[in-house]
Amino acid sequence: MQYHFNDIEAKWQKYWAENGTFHAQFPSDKPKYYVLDMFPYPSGAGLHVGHPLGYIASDVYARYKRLKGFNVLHPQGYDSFGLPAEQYAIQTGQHPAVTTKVNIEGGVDNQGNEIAGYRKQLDKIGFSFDWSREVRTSDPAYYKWTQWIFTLLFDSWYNRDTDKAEDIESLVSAFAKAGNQNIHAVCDDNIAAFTADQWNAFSEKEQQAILLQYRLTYLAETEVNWCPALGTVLANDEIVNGVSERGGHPVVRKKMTQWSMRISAYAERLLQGLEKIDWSESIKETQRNWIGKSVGAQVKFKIKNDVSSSAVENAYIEVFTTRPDTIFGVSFMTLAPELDLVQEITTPEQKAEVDAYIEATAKRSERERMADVKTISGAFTGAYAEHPFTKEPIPIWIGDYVLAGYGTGAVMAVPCGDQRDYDFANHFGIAIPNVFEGVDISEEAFADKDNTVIANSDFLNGLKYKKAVKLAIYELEKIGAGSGKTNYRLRDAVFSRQRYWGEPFPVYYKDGMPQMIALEHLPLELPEIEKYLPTEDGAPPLGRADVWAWDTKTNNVVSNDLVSSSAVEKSGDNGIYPLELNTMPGWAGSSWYFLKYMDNTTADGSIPKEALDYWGNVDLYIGGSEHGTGHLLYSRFWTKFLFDRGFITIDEPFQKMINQGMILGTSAFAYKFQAIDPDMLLSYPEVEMKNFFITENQSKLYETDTLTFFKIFEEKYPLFYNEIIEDIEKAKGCLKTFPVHVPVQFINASNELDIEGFAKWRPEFKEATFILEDGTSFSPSGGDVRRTEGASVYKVGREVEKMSKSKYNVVNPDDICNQYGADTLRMYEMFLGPLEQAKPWNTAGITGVHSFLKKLWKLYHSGTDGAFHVSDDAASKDSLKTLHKTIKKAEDDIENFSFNTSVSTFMIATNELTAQKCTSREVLAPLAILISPYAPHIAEELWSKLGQTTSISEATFPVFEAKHLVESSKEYPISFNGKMRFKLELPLDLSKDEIEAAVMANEKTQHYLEGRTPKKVIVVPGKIVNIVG
RNA sequence: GCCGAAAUGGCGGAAUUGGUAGACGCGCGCGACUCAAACUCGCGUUCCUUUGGAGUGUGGGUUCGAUUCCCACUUUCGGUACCA
Repeated sequence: MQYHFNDIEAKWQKYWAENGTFHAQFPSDKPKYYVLDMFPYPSGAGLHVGHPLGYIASDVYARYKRLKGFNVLHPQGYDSFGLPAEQYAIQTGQHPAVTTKVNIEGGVDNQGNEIAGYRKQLDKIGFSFDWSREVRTSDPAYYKWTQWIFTLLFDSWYNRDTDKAEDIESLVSAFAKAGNQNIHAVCDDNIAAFTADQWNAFSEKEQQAILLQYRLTYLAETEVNWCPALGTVLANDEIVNGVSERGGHPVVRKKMTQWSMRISAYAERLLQGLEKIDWSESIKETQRNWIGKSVGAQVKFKIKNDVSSSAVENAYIEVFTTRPDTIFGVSFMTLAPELDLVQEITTPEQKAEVDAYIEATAKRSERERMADVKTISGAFTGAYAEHPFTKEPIPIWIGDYVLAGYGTGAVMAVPCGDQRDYDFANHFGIAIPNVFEGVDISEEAFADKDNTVIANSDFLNGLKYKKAVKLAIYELEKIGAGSGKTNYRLRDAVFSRQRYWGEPFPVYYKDGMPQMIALEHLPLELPEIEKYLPTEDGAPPLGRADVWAWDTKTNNVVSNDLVSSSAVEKSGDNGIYPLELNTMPGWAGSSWYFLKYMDNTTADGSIPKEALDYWGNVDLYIGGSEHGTGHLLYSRFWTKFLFDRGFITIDEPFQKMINQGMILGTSAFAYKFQAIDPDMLLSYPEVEMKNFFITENQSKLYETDTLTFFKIFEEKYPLFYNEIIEDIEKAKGCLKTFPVHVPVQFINASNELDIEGFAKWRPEFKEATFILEDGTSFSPSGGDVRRTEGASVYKVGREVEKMSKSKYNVVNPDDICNQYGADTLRMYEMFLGPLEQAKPWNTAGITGVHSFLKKLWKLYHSGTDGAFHVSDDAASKDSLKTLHKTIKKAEDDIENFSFNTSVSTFMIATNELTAQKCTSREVLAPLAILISPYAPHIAEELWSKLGQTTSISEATFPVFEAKHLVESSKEYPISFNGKMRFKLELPLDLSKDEIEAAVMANEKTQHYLEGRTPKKVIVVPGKIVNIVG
């Protein structure tokens, strides 16, 4: 009987779906295990073979855990809001909800493109997902709760005293009782002090304005990339070389009022939490750097009125520094050009220069400013600050290497101790005072803290780094010019997007102040609009909605016309207010989705506490490391917040995480040989030179040995050859090879091109001439010599690139499933290489895994005419050894997520058992279980043929027994000076001395020693013998 | 620029704690089966100037012994705060 994988796979996929085989149980007596994949974004391009890599890995692990007796939750869903759907909507005029649905469920879009749909594609691969718990972020029933979490954040503040988020009501009552002076909150800087009496006397609007400075989500002015021509804000990766990717319009930095999340409140806990989760050290390090804790001092520098002519009085510049020990080395200050303070302090004489510089800076992206260390630029404001100790004037500059969003947006420049300050000072001719003892700073700054001894610094002289820092802070505090401070690089997260396809904010504006819509009136659904673009006056797309106002009396969305023009005044207030026009960012819905999977049984979509408590957090999370500082940080933030507010009992969402590497495409190239400029060929009047394809080798030959290359043309194209050969250099100047991407479907396992197929795909190459490997030529139009049997071939060149449509290297998993089966696809993806590494896909290699599955099938079908045959006879010693060796290795590998090596192990086991002619049930039944997480369909089929009536997923993972692997002797490698020369079989129970004696007595040892006496013999029993000398 | 990761035959990769470099698979070569092809099976396959020598991105170091540990560098990939 043949291995009919298509039938087998369809049969079992149907069985699993119909029987709910993989539905997680609740309640359950079993221990739980929660395996989750990072949320897929359902793009219109569909799945390529790179996408399922992580899903297969997590599926293998989930199935393994089931065999190990766990109640496994392994859900899947879609992060279905996002920019690509919106851009597709803008391009094609379709509602993103429609295209998103098609992308998930399949269908035909209005361009006539047939879309298979994510779900069908995933189903074909045979995942053990519990689809009954599917989640879509763009589903109002889901985003209702995203909106609710937002309102909860709005109604919360962070109390430093209890070190957690609390209900805003506790803050309000504290204010009413005692004002804000004894409140230790994470809040905006520079909040004015007020007493209880003052608070109680404030108007509601004033109170709301103050509370907004404490809330965990708040409105603030933030810098964005504004593209005036497109009337919208752009993401950094929508900007290429300072202009918009679409249309190439200029982009400037602009301030906008945006919703922000006070994630900075959680900086320390996000940092500490890393210690108790099992993630790769590298991604934890990425988050540590992102949070960027640094300990130092906040220092105030008074701005000198008498020196600058500015009108500012009693103004300070506050800086954060990690090196207060070098405070006597300050020779200038640098401010971020976009700070408001710059305008205030700049002297009239410097105004023109400063304004010009600010304008130039607005055109540069933040990333550009950080990355570019070569160009040094800045401008002098004309103003001076006063050194807190020496009272000397310090010139105040602006420079784009200082970013407004980091720290206070100002630095005290110590050129002798910081290279960027040093370069800046050098460039503008500013003094570089040396405050280090015995250090030469004539060439570069000295940043080594460990070897610092301070000099020229008054009371700090002679002190080392640590002591000097301590003393400097002490002295600063004494004169009221600063204090010790811990700073975090982590900035509050901007939460507004000027887009359509995202969650609407449950927010309306009364009297200009934001108000939340209560949970019972949610979800606030996205309004219909006719175009998904910003409005003409630059408002976000929701500004196009006519029905987008909130009636607080009926709690409904109503027409904008009803908003009273005098709504700001109490007298004309009809209770109808405008709604927020921004939407939430992509990370909103994905910051809590792992909780929603825990239950889908309630009518209102809430999650019962029992389910939250039972499932706890995700035990294993698999996804890409590119989410390191986005999704993975924001989810941790929301989890800690929901923990603080008592909704969940875990404060880390993902206990263990594995980051799978990207699967790259192997692009194929044909080399078009043609004139750089067709006109140049006129110098060869009798030659028509078009559409020649040469091979990769010939292309190389052309570069290195042009003469030999042209010999190819000598016989067949004498005219051309004669023309060319007259002046090789001239020919070389006008003829060149151009690599052309060839779709990988036209390439076989030996890199040979299906020329006819290629010419059919690109008809303009029908008449082209392909010079083959042996120099003969072929044209697909048939005008030339047909390729006959034994004729040469055209081999493409190959290069590894990102898998993408435009590179024609995309491989669709559906095609692989049809041709080889899902089990082969699953195994091959695992076999490719270590899960965590990036690796190229090459369909050619898949035959190895496929024939392994055929061999496995045969192992169970050794009867006449390939009939299923398994005996109840006792297994041979060898077969038991093979089995138990495989159990051990398979289990170790799976626990270490080393899936590629376990596939090899199965191959070795199958080869060995085939050679042993093993037919014993005792061996073949456990073997099927071992393989079932990887190749579940074939395993189920074999399992049922073995007479089982339940799914193999209900079986128990075989138990390893060491007794089958006991060895009595070892083939020792005998090395001389570390080089292995020969092997010697010796009993394992020999002592060190006995081994040495046996080795030295061996005649081969004497041969390799060539008469020398060994200086030393290293014997490691059970491992190796090394003879030195 | 900064942060993180990777580099081993023609290719994907293996070597779990410093102990036989190249498991397993692809490709390639030879052979069997076949009228023939495909499939399948068997054998071989790191390189070289082959009684031997070299070899895990480059250059150094530690060690009896280094793909593995240390130092310096090169290249490629990911992230860099509005792609997801």
